[in-house]
Amino acid sequence: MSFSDLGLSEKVLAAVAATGYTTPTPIQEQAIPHVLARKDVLGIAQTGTGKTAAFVLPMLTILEKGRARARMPRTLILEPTRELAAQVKENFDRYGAGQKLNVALLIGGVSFGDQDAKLTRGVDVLIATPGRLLDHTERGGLLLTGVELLVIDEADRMLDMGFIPDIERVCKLVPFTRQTLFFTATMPPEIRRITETFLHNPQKVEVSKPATTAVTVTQCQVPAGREAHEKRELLRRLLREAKDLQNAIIFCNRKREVAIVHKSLQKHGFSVGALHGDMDQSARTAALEQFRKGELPLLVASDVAARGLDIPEVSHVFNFDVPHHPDDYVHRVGRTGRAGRTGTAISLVTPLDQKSMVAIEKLIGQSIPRAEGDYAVSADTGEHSDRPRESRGRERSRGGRGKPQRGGRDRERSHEPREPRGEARHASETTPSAEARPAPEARPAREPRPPREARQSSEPRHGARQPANPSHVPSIGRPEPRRQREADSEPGDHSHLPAFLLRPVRSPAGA
DNA sequence: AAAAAAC
Repeated sequence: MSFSDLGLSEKVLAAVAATGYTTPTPIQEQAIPHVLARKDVLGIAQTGTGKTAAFVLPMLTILEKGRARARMPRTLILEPTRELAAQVKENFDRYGAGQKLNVALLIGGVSFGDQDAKLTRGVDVLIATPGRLLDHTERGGLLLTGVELLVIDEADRMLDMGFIPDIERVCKLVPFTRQTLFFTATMPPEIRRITETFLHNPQKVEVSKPATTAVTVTQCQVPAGREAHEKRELLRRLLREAKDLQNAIIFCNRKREVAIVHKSLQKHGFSVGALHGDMDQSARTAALEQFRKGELPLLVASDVAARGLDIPEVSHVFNFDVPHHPDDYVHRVGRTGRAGRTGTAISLVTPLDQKSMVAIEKLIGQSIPRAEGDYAVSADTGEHSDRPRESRGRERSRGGRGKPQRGGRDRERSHEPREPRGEARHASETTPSAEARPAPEARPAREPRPPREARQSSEPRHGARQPANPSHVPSIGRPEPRRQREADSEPGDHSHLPAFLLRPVRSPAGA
């Protein structure tokens, strides 16, 4: 099967060929003919399956005929986050380079006037997040009565984020006769309900990836102290000692924590950016762009970066916080080990996170071994006392997550004196000095990766659930007396860091 | 236990 069998126009085929793709992914193969036949499509597909091109390519073919009128876009694509919307626009720019197409991006955090001017000129493709889109319609600068094709992307995530009422409003503004493409990764009851009202006789296209992590990803958990400064210290150590680290995303559960960890790593000399929803849009875009280009090897992020964002070739994912919902673990870890490449996912696990880890192991159907090292329970033997774990369960239900929760304030722990904000404890908050450490298997990080047996070759795509191979568990240094680690380098001394992880002299301010 | 999205 090749792209030329799907009914796409010559121009689009040429654009696809120019990017080097030759074979459509399953979702593309199934969805594109239906889209071109102007059918409604219900696509059940995770990110990373080629879903975006599955609607972008046929839309480009459809849009070759006809022209846009002022303030009346011909097609509309709804995305849950600004970054995803921007990414879809990049797809139109890439594959639509050969045609005169007006593509507008309506997202928050950027100039309203520029967007309005663009709408006035007439757009073929409007890509939007719900808030800004409705803002434009309410001000009268935008008419949705000319929309021939509506795409609702990442619908289940929109549900999680409380966007469904907005989506329903938008659906009342577009013509009843439009074509609708609806994509979701899961089918909770609320999503099933809205597909029945939004879609007319939809063609169902399902390419559900298993609720599991890629077999090429080496996963491990590192026991961590429950205090945040202990975790930051452990993170620095893990970063220094990580094997084959090219670039990494460090996930935190809270935006505040993202900011703190980012600042802390910067202070300790790491070249690191940050990404979360409270940053202003230019900082978000800049951080993502620098990370993509490789200018920043490290990115501290909230779950805004967990799903959908196209960040190629991440070698490591760190869960600074264990996610509370197992699905989020799968999405985070899915940032590495893509397209059959190897990757490493390391989770810092406090005693409070044990329950979450059990739920994660149950969902992915494998136990996640503990890393060896002085934080491990059984460091000497390398045996993992708690495996194999019973791990057959596989329910994908996200029951109870349907309603957005608002107003949850962070609770401060009060039984102990607070650590001063922003890392004022360097003298006692420690990491091992370079000399004290046994310079373990820390290769220079740019060195090519050692060959790994091609484990993925004969694996079934679905439900690969063999336990992780203990021989691939990264060793986190050798056990050493806790005392020794008290003598950390000063925050200013970065001589022990791999050069590419170092902050450049004229460092771009992060968040 | 959170994050995300409009001004």
